Amino acid sequence: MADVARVAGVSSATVSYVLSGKRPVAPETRAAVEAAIRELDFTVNTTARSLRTGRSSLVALIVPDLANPFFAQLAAALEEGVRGLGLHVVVCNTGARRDEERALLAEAVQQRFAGVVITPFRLLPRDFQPVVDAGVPVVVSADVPFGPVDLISPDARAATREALRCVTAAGRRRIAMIAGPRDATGGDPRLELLRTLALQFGTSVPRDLVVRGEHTREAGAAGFGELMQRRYRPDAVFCANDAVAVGAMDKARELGVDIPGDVALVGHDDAVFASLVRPQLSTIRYPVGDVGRLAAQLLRERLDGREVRKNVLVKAEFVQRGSI
Amino acid sequence: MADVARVAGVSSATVSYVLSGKRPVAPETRAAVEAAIRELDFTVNTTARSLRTGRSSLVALIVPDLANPFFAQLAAALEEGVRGLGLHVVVCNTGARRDEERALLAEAVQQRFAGVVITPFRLLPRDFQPVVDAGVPVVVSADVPFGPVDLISPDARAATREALRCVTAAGRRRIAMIAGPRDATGGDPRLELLRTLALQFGTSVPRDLVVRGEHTREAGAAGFGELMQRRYRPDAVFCANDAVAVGAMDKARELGVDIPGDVALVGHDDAVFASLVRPQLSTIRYPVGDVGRLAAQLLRERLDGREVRKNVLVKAEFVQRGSI
DNA sequence: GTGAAAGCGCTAACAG
DNA sequence: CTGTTAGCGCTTTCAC
Repeated sequence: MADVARVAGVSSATVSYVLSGKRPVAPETRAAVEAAIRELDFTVNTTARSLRTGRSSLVALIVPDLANPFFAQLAAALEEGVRGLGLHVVVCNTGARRDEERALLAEAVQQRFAGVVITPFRLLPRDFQPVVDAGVPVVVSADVPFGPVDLISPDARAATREALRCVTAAGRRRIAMIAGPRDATGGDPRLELLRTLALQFGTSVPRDLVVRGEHTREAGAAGFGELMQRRYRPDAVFCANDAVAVGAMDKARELGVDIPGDVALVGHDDAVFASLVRPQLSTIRYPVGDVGRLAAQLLRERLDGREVRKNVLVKAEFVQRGSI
Repeated sequence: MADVARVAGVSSATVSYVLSGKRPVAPETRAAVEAAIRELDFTVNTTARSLRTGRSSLVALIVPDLANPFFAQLAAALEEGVRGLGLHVVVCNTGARRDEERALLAEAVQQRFAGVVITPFRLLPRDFQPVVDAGVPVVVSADVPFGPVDLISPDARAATREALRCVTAAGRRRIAMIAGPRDATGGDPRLELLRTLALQFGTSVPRDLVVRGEHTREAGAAGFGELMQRRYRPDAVFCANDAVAVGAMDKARELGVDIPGDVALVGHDDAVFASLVRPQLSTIRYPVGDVGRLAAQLLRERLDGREVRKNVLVKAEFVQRGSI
């Protein structure tokens, strides 16, 4: 920047102001600076900028499992969304462990990240307080309102209702769910929503048809196995996410349970593989591309100083395929 | 750090040396500093460190398509591998475009990244020279040696041979390949290898049974469609990667071509979905977890100043499933 | 409309 | 074995 200033015959302060636009610069001065910048192929040193401003140009994406295609898509969308803002996405895997989640959040504060986008899995609302107090913008992608942060959550009511309509229209009444762990962040809104809506269709999700596990394929297989040992087997199984549903399919095949003949299966998310398995997986799609873009936008608003806290709903959609 | 120094009753230089271990510190001094660090809950400001040392703590992961589960797994493995080194992974998507690849590489230099891990798609060897000259360690994950950088590549010879053995043992002789684009980095070693080995099995991959496209599901579908219009249809199709193979399956189903009855299908990579599709996809597995870990290790060696350039081979493995 | 200069927090000479 | 200090490249007051 000093070099640019010299070539342009101005002070480095002026170069800085040309770059930031934070105070008016005479047209000819600006032109000279821009020419010098091009001539020297100059780019600002973001490290120095960060040190000076106390704000890095990094956005942390904190997720339970980056290898899950759903989160991979989120990462891709977020990266695309923040690229134009001169920010970079740092990926952080928590393995769904609260201590990791907390450690990563703390690090985001210590390193003065420009923002955090997180899908919490075992965090408690109070874990966010330090981050918010430190002035680091946080966007949470989760099912339910959650601490003093911007939130992006799915409006899955209509989609879940539609799923139930299809399931019950086929005469199924014994609705089960392979839900997330009991200590997951925000309880289990997907289960609660399902239960609430089931009543509207004259059925229910009885306690002994709810099994729990991590959001993984293995846990899905285990959960499905459990359900098949129930005295009265379910004829429809909703799953916490698509990875779980795929695990359930694995187990169904192993046990000789026909899907959808014996049991209808519904996932959540619409991860890429939902349309690849056979039968194809019916699922409640959470438009992850939109989430990534929205997160980038919310971050930008915060960084621009607009402090309005937002809860943004994105419409989930029931995608009916062969598993139902 | 000044605070820590004050509490510990030493200079900030000493605190720095305790942290870095770059010069001996008396045990009692060290103890005092460590106590002060704990008391104040101090962590170093990596931004300041980076500015001073001229090296950021960021590793860029540059890939064609982060939403591809294969690269997502790579990201997860790399992140895990570098976390212990105090580094962060910044993900960068190129969309397989050379200009993006070059821009991202240039940025890694300008921002003085600690390292770059890249799967080039359309880069030329000379594109790396500036990065190497700038002293930024580069690890390339690709099929063939490639410029003055550390390389991790699959040894796919045995696996490909085994795949061909299975295919030809079933009496198939009309071998086709849906390959990558002609202008892809490094040509098309997977195709070349297949051709070479095919001769050993008394067959070949004739020119008119090679079609080309991007490494995407859509391109796979298009490629398979093309092949099915050939005067003499292939009875076995190798694909540049698993996404392409899945696209081929899509098209096969659409056209009523039975897999593996009419056509055997073999992918590359063993991305998560290979075992999900039906029939399951036979594929030449490239152990991506190992690649991520190895990349982290090579980076560490470079950062420790060990300058030996390395070409590391990781063994690919033929995974036989239902598509063959 | 522009410039001079302080200082962000750290590391690494250099000096003792 | 430890301390003093310059300075990394930038932003931003303060002064003109």
